[in-house]
Amino acid sequence: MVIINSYVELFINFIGVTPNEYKKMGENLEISYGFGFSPFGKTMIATTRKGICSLEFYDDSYDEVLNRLKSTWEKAKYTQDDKKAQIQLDKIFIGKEKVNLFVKGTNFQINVWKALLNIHSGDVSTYSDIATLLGKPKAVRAVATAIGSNHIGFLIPCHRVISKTAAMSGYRWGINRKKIVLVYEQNNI
DNA sequence: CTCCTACTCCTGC
DNA sequence: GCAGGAGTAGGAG
Repeated sequence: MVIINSYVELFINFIGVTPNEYKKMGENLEISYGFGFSPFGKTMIATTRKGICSLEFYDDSYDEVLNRLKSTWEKAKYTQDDKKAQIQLDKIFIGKEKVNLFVKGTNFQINVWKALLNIHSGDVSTYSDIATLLGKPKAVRAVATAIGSNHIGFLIPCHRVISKTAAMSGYRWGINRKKIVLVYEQNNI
C-alpha cells in the first residue's frame, strides 16, 4: 500500500545509468562536491552537469561518505566547493524547486529508486509494498538491499520505507536520523 | 559458483 | 511480547 496525498513537493527529474553505461562516459564526468549543513546534520552533496549524484549525512568524519562517493564514480574529476554545496543544500531543504538527480545503478536498483519517488513527504511505505508495486512481490529482500544502496539521501526518500511490522528497520545514516526525518516531514506538510 | 542482505512469516516460548 | 529459523530474489565477487 502506497499512500499518496496531494500537496506541493519538490519536482524531481531522475537520470539513471547502469554500470556499463557509466564505463563509457566515466572519463569525462566532472563532479563538484562540498560539505555543509542540512536540518539533519552535517551533509555532503555532489553534483555533475546532469544532476545531483550524491547526498549523504555524516557525523564526525566525512571520510566514509567521501570515500563512497569516489569509489562510486571512480573515474570522475573532482573539485571541492563548500560554499556552492551549502547554497545547494539550502535550496533543497528550505526552498521547493526542481531538482535533477544523476545516479548509477543496475536496472533493478534504478526501478526501485524510481518507485521511492512516488512516496510523498509525510507518508511511509513498506519493503513488501515496493516489491509488489514492481510486480515482484517476493523480491522483498532484494528491494531492501537496493534501497539500502541508495546514495542520495532525502531526495530519494529511502527513509519513507519501513518494515511491515512497523519497526523502523534500517537506515544507512542511522535509525535515529530516519525517525527525525520522518517526524520533520509529518510536521511540514 | 558461493556468499550476503535496511525482509517477512511462522513457530514456540 | 521476543527469539530463532526458513524461505526468498537479487547483487557482488
